[in-house]
Amino acid sequence: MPPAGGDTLFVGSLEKGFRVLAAFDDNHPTLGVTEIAQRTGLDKSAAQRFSNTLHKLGYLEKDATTRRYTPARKLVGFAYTYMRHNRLAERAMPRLIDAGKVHNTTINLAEFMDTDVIYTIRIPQQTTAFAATLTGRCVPTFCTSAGLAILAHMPEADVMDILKRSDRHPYTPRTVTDIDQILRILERIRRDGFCATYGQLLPREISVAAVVFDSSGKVSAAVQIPIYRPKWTLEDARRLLGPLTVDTARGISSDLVGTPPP
Amino acid sequence: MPPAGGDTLFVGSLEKGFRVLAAFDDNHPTLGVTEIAQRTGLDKSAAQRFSNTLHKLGYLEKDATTRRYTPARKLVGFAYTYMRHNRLAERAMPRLIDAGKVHNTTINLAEFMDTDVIYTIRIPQQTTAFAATLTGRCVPTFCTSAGLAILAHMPEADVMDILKRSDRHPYTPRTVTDIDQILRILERIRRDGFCATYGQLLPREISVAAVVFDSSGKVSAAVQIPIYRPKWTLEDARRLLGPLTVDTARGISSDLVGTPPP
DNA sequence: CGCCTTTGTGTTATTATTCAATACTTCTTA
DNA sequence: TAAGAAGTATTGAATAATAACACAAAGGCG
Repeated sequence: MPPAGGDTLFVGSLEKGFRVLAAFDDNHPTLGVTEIAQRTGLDKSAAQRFSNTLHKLGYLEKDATTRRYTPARKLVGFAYTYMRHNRLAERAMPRLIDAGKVHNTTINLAEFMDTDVIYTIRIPQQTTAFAATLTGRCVPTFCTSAGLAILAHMPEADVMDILKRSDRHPYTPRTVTDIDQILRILERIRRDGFCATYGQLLPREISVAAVVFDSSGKVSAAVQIPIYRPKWTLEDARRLLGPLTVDTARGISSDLVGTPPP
Repeated sequence: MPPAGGDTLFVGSLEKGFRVLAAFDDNHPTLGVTEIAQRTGLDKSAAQRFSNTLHKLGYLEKDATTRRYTPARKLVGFAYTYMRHNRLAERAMPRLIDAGKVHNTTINLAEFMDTDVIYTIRIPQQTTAFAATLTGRCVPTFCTSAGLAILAHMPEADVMDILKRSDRHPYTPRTVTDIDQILRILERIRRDGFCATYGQLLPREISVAAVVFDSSGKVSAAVQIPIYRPKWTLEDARRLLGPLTVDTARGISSDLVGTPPP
């Protein structure tokens, strides 16, 4: 009998394995088999088999005494698997390094991933929140400057689709969750050429972003700079960092022209 | 009937899925199902099912016209899964940022992973080889300064075991592959307190590294700085960067004391 | 331009592999 | 120290993965 899902080419075991990895999130650094079972919806046996397998493969550490599992170093290798042949990132890297030095600010490359945006390059210049210096972090598209900047350059139908599928809950008291209000923000981004937000995801965080166009003229990434009040004001950010992100993003875009996929 | 391998708790399908991801390496940015089958040792059907599954899960892109697969952005997220609760990296980050500015050099954190060492933090200061700016890159322990520095602080039996299991082939004409010669290098590292190599993995690359001790006094990581001839000489590197890596690493180590795992 | 090779897709019966139930062991804590 | 919870190990049953095959589509070559 074929699998229930209808797709005979879908290997369910593989999905379950990834579900186990996904069980380790910001609030769950380590898990025992019972917790893994709870969090993944697998039964205890399955949780046992999959965590054991991931351990043998080197993707989960296992504490010999507590018998609890933790994500392992080897997972970082997957980032390299993707980034190694990422032409966008390759062109962006030197320009980001230079741009970060202009005002001694952290600068990031964020790539579009549907309702989320994922940071693929981060060049930290000063200590902020540790998580904010890490590659691979996903943030919601609807309330981050990188995400909004990208939305502002996408077809309206796609934008509505993404906004509707987003879990638009307020991360701070200032988070804009209303679709009409978001659409108005997108208009302003198109006028300004960049996006500047304040306190959308984190209190006191100002975030400025401008989009990168790939060789086919499509938008799928943004250059983003985070800074913080009271050290910076929104006005200074718009005046100094807006043009900086725009120039950097434009430079990357022009580097990408005429380098079509192989 | 139980699986052949002897381990009834090992899910083979999961391993096969990861084998498919591993098929994408430095020399294989995109693969078709036939190539995947060849490179993984799976038959064509299996290659088809696993690549399809990975595609549905969002870990492989599929080009609509060529039907070839490519690693997807979502893979970068696994790096975050590991790094998020990496206390070592958390303490290292601010110190690395500061240390990189001293001589305006790229600076990295490399973590031990048996015969390889994996870069988990990279703070680039100038454009060099793109791959050398990427998190998740693995390099051989036996011929890199970070790896050698770590070996120099491990029990001799472990060292021999690792060296013997390493594929010690010469990456450059200068690569030291002879075990006795490597052991002599390790002695010098213990005397100096840091490791400085020239042209071991890449021609013209000078690499300086010093080890970090975790809260239990064990060694599992190194602070590493790469620079290049002719801009730098090995003597300058030893004189200026040796102490810098040592101080940085020592600072991180002391930050880790008294912060045992939760 | 049409033939031939190569590569990707879809379907099937077969059975090996995963599964879930259960018993056992170890650790925690009251 | 006993009770309970969490992790481990075993096993028969059957599901879900398999491998072989047939089909379709693309690419190369004369």
